[in-house]
Amino acid sequence: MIPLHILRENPESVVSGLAIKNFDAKDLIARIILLDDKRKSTQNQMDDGLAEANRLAKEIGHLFKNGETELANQKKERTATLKEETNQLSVSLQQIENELNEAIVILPNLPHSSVPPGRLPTDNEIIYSEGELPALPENSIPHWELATKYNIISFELGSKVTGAGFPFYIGKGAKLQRALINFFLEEAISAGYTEYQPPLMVNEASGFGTGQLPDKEGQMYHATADNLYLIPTAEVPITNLYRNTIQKHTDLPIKNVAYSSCFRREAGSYGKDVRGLNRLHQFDKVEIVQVQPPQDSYTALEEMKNHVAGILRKLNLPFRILRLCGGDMSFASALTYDFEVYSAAQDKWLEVSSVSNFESFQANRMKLRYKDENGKTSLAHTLNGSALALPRIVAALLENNQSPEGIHIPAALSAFTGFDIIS
RNA sequence: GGAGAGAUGGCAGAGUGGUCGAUUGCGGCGGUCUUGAAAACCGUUGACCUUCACGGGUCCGGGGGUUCGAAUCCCUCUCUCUCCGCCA
Repeated sequence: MIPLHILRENPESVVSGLAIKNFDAKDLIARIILLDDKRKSTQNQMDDGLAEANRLAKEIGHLFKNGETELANQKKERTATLKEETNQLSVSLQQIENELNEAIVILPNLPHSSVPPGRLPTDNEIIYSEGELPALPENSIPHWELATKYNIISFELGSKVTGAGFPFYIGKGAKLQRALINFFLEEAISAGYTEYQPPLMVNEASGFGTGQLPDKEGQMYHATADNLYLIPTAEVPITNLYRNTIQKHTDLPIKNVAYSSCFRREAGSYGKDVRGLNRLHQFDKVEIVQVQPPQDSYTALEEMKNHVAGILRKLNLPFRILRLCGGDMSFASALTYDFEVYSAAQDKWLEVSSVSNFESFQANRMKLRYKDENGKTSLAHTLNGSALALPRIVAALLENNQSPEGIHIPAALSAFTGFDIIS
């Protein structure tokens, strides 16, 4: 949610900012300002009425106490009409506020000044790349075939028991999952993050707080009997920990890490993008989340970017970092870096991490504030990033490290798996 | 799932229809005293909307109702605790 005062003070720059995200905000902002004017004048009227009613109620109390019943009853008549008026005003105020809120909530976040314009993934800016693209042996195969060959992942059994996109991991495949989770968690913990193990379901208010609702309603699994949503990422519970709070400046920065399963309906996905581990309905991810005072949030974003790069380096995976263009960024983000690793057998780059600064967008939705050194209360900034999502890392590890003897496990991981080859 | 009790400011905890946004204690902040600190004493200390300001309004778990007037009475939802049942 973009703070209202920004829309009021500088509507033109909001319009041009959102144009970078290919969002035409002109009419909507005009409407929001109009509604806000209406809100103010209605509230002023109502407040005047309430002020008079409060005064009268006190007077009536005194009159009754002094036995001046007749005069008191006279005054009561006035309160009746006042009540009628203020009730009506409060109903229309409620309506106006709802309309205003519905309008303001559909505005995406403003992009950072460094965000390039564009609509397509090809408009993203490659800002860094590292590592040699592996030269694979002649008869190398994609990960979904390796999975069957070594019996470490079964997509068929997953389809049978649940449905497409819910694989089983078996034997060394399962252990590889556990090892990656532990490796990622330990990396984050030694970088100063506190580990949380979150609930896998959240309520509606939490879905709204991080921006999944109402924007991505159809992308989450919804347990309707209890009105709970399966989390699409640990970002949702971990950021909502701070919904409706005022942090002391001495409590910032907050740096949390959480492992969780993630659930995504992925409605509308199809074709070879969903082959094997490329796109799943349930997958595992280690997520890092930070809450920062505004002046430090971009330094924190760089730090998170370096953290993710460090992990990929230890896994020996060739990767590149993209600065997402306006059209490819998420609704809530101000600046997003995507990490892609090279999958040799598929000959393509796979997105394995997305690191974003949301500035005050999520904080404003969930009323996450902090008190600075001078006691002034203002919105904090929130950030998060995957560090990392497992499936495509597994895909790249399997494909890039295949050999006639089997699949070699990078040294940094074999400490966690207890084996260094899958054969 | 059944029965009962409860939810008040950062925390603890008063307040059961009328100057209550709320007594008090702790904590926080500022000051006096001190070389400094502690103690003691004095002062100060919630959020939100609105206003240039003075001021006005809203908030005692959420929502609704009764009343001229609600933290206080009624309904409802959520959550917490105790007991019973079931259970990893």
